Amino acid sequence: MVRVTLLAMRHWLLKSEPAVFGFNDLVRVGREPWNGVRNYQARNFLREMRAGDLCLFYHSGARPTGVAGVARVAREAYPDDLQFGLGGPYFDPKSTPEAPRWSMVDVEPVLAFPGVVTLETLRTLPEWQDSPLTRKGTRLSVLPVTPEQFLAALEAAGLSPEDLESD
DNA sequence: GCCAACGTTGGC
DNA sequence: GCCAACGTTGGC
Repeated sequence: MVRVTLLAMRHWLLKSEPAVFGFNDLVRVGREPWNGVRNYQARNFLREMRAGDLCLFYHSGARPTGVAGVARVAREAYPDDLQFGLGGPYFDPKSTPEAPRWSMVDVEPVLAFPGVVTLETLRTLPEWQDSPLTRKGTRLSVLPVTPEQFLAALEAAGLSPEDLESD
């Protein structure tokens, strides 16, 4: 039994376009490297993640936009292999295997929300008034979430922390 | 070190 | 498809 202790870990929000890779895709594959992050602030957050940290899986560029489920960090930061993919969209000529510039983590699905908790809903929650997500003009694709924000999102989905516990 | 140009993100 | 906001690049 894994007891989820919300205060003992950090929480995050990961954005993804469901037309490219949605929460259902994560459920289907079981585990996925979170690669392709090419923003330094987002990269630094990836590097702060610890195994077991819980992440809100956010659908951007979707109808509606919002949180579709909860994922868990399965492997802590390691070099993003796409930065060495010559000719690929995430190739970085300034990066070397000796000094990799970009990192990725592995994530796995924990729980799909019964319905998407929309951005519109999040904006109504007191806990979410001060977040890079709801602040205008912020485009961070990886951002920290407070335990209160995480809990509020869970509750808005009609769930409780007990729903995250697994054997 | 400044800053204009450009590319990207992401809501609508 | 539009466009506001932002990060990055590169000339100087």
